[in-house]
Amino acid sequence: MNNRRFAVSVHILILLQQAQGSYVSSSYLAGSININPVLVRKELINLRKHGFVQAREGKNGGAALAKPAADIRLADVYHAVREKNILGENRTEPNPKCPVGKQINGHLEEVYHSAEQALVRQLESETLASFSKRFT
Amino acid sequence: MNNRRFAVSVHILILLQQAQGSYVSSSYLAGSININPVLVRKELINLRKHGFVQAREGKNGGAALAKPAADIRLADVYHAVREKNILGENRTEPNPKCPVGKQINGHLEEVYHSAEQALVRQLESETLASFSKRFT
DNA sequence: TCATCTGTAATAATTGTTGTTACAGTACAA
DNA sequence: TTGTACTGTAACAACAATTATTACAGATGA
Repeated sequence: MNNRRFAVSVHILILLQQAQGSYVSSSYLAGSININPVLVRKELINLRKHGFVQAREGKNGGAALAKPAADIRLADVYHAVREKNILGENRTEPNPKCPVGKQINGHLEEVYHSAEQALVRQLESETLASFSKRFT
Repeated sequence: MNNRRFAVSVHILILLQQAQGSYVSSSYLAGSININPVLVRKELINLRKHGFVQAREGKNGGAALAKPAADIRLADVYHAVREKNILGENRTEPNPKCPVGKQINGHLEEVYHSAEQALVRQLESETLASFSKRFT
């Protein structure tokens, strides 16, 4: 990720879902999340790129959901903010002269992949609609 | 985590497993992993705390596995390096005056928990022994 | 008693993340 | 047609987290 982005994105989407189609400004969103509006706008651009939200510029502009909350799974949001495997990209180059070092990243990658798959499958079970029902 | 620690710990354990009980120095381990020996020693201290390895000080000292590789699951290693939920600790305080902000961390935590559970269950299926079979 | 190792602290360097400022461009509304 | 309230975006500053480095006391074996 970075992981924070997942929380921010979900937070944004929940707020938009509650706005029921009316356009919400990045400052308002930022106020609820308690982060900088520019970060929100960046996140919105990403969410838009993935088809979750639409934006309107200019006065009374803002963002709104682009599709029904029932059609947005938390797993989809996860994919939208995912940058690398959650268990960690292998940033270092282990020693290629060592038989273990030479192979380990490849083997770890397989483990990482299946572990992340399991996590994603779990996130597939919850949609923005079902998740937002928790908010009373 | 931080995620890197998981890879480092697994790497260490694989090397120790291959050493078949003989003691391996932190410099040697660091050389294969290609990181600083002090980091390795810190990681070894953690692995020891969790009962995976034993250490011997002084000349010809080093580390060795403290239990059979078959009794160490990757999930156990994960727990040993885990610091917070992998999907992210909610570092920021959302606006408590916002009905969504006030509740979201609690609700996210539940989602995070079940997602991580799924990931861990997957890691339970692989032991250090089975994983090390991949190395030829 | 020397050499080699761990354990540990303190601190520096590096990288990653988040916040801030600034401003061009869009759209509405008076 | 001009002011106001927004987005989109870049550039950069501040801060946090991670990793590396240096240093050294203490253990152990030869």
